[in-house]
Amino acid sequence: MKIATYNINGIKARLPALLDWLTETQPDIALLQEIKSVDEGFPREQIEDLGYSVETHGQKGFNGVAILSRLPLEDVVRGLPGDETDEQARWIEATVVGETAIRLCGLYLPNGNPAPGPKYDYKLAWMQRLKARAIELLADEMPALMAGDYNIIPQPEDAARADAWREDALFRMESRTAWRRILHLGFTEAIRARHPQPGLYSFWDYQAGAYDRNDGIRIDHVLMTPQCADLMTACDIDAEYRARDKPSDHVPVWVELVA
DNA sequence: ATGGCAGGGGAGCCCTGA
Repeated sequence: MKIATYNINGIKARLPALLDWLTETQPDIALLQEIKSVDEGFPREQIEDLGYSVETHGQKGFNGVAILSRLPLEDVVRGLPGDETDEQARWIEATVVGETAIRLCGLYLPNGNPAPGPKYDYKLAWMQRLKARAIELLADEMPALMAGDYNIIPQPEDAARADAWREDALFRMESRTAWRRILHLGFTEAIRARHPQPGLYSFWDYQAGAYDRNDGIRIDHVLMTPQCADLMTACDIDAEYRARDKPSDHVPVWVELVA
């Protein structure tokens, strides 16, 4: 089973690129972020025509996440628990039923800039709620993964110019500490585990020729519980999609599981 | 972080993102 995460930066602008990627790489599951659409506005028909069911958790203008699946989904839950007042659409989960049932969590973690400030406080608070949900997933002892745009550069080797990001919300020490507190509960980060070399990126800014200069950062991650990590046979980053026509500023990251 | 950005909303330009 191939499971991918992809921040598409707007479904309306990205539909042709998304359809090309689905057709060419054939993921069984795609966890999408930044759909920037309400549920009713999501162009589900053309995606369904490729054999996917579509579950969205959208909002107007910004944010929004979705799950595309070629296998049956059950128990879809929208929204990260822990704050009834949080109206931002950044979390969706479901169980995919193949040979093995796997709990899938798609997330769009807040950017947090400028830091410090209220947006940064929201990011750190959101990560606290993510940690609470992560503890539950581990306790359930069923294979589970949390994949998406974490807006976290875990280590200096995950940025072409780490020094330039030192005070940024994506790389500040408090952000990385919060990341490690989740990771070290017992998760395996797929790319780090299998491709530990520096210089692998999942995002390049649209500005200043960042992609041409390979001035990237790695901020899209797949975290797996032990029961899920045991199923992984491969993972990679579809970096070449950043060079396509009208690309997202992110590229897909995927894992292959025996499931 | 920037060399010259992109998307959405909505109708002139501001907000947001990374």
